[in-house]
Amino acid sequence: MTISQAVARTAKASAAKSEASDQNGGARQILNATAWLLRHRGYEATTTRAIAERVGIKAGSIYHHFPSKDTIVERVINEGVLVVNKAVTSALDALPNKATPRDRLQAAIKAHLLSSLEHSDYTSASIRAFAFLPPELRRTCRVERRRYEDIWQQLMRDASEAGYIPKDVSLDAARLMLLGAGRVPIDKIATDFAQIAFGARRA
Amino acid sequence: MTISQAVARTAKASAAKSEASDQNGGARQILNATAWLLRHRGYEATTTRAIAERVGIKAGSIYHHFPSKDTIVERVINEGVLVVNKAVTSALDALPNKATPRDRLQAAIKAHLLSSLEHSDYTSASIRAFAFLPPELRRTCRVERRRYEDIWQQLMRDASEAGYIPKDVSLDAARLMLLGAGRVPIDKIATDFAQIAFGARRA
DNA sequence: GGGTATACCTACCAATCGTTAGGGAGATGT
DNA sequence: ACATCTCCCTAACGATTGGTAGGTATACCC
Repeated sequence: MTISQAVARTAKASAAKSEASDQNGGARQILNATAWLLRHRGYEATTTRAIAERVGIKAGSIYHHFPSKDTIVERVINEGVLVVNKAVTSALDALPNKATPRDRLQAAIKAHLLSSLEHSDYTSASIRAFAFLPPELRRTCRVERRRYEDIWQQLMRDASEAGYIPKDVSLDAARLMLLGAGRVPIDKIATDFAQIAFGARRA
Repeated sequence: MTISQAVARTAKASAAKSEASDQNGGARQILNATAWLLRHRGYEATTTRAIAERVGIKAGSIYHHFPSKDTIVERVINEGVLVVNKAVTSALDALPNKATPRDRLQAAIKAHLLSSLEHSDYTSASIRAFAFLPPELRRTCRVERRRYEDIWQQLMRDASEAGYIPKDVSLDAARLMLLGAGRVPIDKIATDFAQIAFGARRA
């Protein structure tokens, strides 16, 4: 070990002890670096060596904290939707009982976007990189994702039944607007999109 | 050369001669395969060998048609926005002179989405894969992209000045809603988003 | 101070990446 | 018939990928 490495290590160790001890573990730094790379460079460009460089270690050292690259990616993606999920559900829970479906939808939108911005690397990673994950990894990540999407589906359905969204507009179009991605079903979605953004609306 | 390869080649040659001769050249097949891969698997997963396999040739043969992988990717991405650009501008040109900014915006939305669906591989590629392109390639592709984004900026500005969009809503938020991606500026965008989708609106 | 973990290192592995060199087979023009 | 052009092939190259093996230095417990 070189002298500079030793200095860096002891400095980091003492810093970790003096301040928040739960937040800056070696594993967390790796997750942060991976989240940033997934967001800005994509899955395949998120190499173990690129992760290591951002953390300030060597690639091989990653495997002391995680068994594989995909394990790290999976945790980042899932944390991304999990944190937004929590933000939205707790925002909805904080609403008074007499809140209308529209109030709930608006609160959910706000919570979703604010949380997305706060934990932007993790959340952006789960939105932007998800579509390009290797099929197997995408399947495992889809579980947590579905759990979140279901919240919106229910929200949209309530708003639709209350008359806030035109009956003939597919709810998928509206959901797509916010969450992005997803498979494209029909070209009906085009007119739906226009109607949601600028079309007639009652109440 | 094996017998089956020879058969396939002569069959393809005669087919190309009998039907449309300009559409199914070897180069076009490579572009199609690249577009599909960029859309569904992302940039890094779009390997020369994967492209070749979809076309039915070997990786090395690609270099008879294109000088490099990035040349192919660039053409696909640029064709993706070019085709939508044309669709939107011609839809706008077809509008009567007395069309309101709102009419124009709605027509543009429709043209954008319909065209996106028709040439979905190329367009989706340019939207979904763009963010993860290598920095240098992204720079060259940004030119054509900007040209298209400017159309929307003007469209939005006209609609805003005519009062269709609340004054205090950033136009970037609205544009993001349709075109996706882009860097995230402030958290004001969150409330803007909510307001666009469900907020007050006049006219 | 000895022993056990922890956290990192170097050095390598097989696989895969984009790309190139050189050759073979069919079509075309003369 | 011969040369030429087009299109594709095989075989390899250097670089880079995810991952492994084995060693080293620090920190903490007894």
